[in-house]
Amino acid sequence: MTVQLDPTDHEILALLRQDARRTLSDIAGRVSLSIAAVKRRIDRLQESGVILGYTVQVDHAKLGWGIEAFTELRFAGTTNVAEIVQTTTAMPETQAVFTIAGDPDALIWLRVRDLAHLQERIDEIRRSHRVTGTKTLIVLDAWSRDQQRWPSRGPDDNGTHP
Amino acid sequence: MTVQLDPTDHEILALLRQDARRTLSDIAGRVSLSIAAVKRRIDRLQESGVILGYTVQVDHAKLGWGIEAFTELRFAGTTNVAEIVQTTTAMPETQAVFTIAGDPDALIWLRVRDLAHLQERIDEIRRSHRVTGTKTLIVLDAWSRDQQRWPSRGPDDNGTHP
DNA sequence: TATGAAAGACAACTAAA
DNA sequence: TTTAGTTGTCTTTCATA
Repeated sequence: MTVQLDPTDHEILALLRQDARRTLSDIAGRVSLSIAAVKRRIDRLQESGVILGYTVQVDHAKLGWGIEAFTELRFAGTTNVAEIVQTTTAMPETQAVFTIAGDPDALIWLRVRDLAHLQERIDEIRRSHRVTGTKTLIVLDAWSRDQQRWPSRGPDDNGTHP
Repeated sequence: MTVQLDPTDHEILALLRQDARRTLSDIAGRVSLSIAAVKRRIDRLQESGVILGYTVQVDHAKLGWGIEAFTELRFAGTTNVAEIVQTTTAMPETQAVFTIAGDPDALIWLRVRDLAHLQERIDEIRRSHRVTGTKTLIVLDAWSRDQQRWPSRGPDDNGTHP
């Protein structure tokens, strides 16, 4: 079930995390292997499921979605959790949904244009399900370890990302 | 400061989110534009900072880091928040750090091998800073809207992901 | 099983019209 | 925007340790 990687595999993964569009020859040079060897390792990482895919990192603030928030949800005992997950993941404002052991029952990571927009979405979640309570955490700023390319905070940048 | 995109730009972004390694000709075919036009749009998205970079999606559970958690931090008023951000983002277990308006003061998204590992990290955070309280939410399962390639929950997969 | 080298296929880039 | 030519990358095959 878990996959064992050697240090070179980890090195390749780290390079791809920095920039998934590196060429094989670039990677090969950095890890001191041939292009063919690097390709085989990456293919193996994909086949074994360690690499799930490649994606683009978007600065949502630049698109006008400048507010990030986490909403904790508490449910009634009879709540259909799968249904809440389904409706919330379907919202374009939802970054991710986490079900939680204990209290709260779930955590929803939202990204919205403004606070009015945030309130709309929270109201919608509260109305459409057996939610007994919510608590929303509004993000002031965010940092990530892997994805170092998040925008540096310039004077005209409010710095709210993923 | 914010960038205006037309529907085609959004379409291209959505395609790159699904798979950042699509070729220009693949994208061009799907959005009914020439390769050159697609390249120009992507170049513009990069120059304008909408596209921050490209990264690989890794199934950390497959590497033995099967537990995800969120730890809420509360600080003393005199706390140096920048310092906490710095030390926590430096930990390999940290996925992301969010500073929060209100209570709690910060939210740390962690990924660890097991519960003992989680406790170690939380203890370390508590010890090394002016943290007045923590509350940790352990993730049972996670879903994401954008990154549809997270592992489907097979019989030998505990389904806990990024 | 993992590697390196090399040939052919493919995509990206450039420079025209 | 399209075309064509060039460059670079990817992919496959083969031989090796």
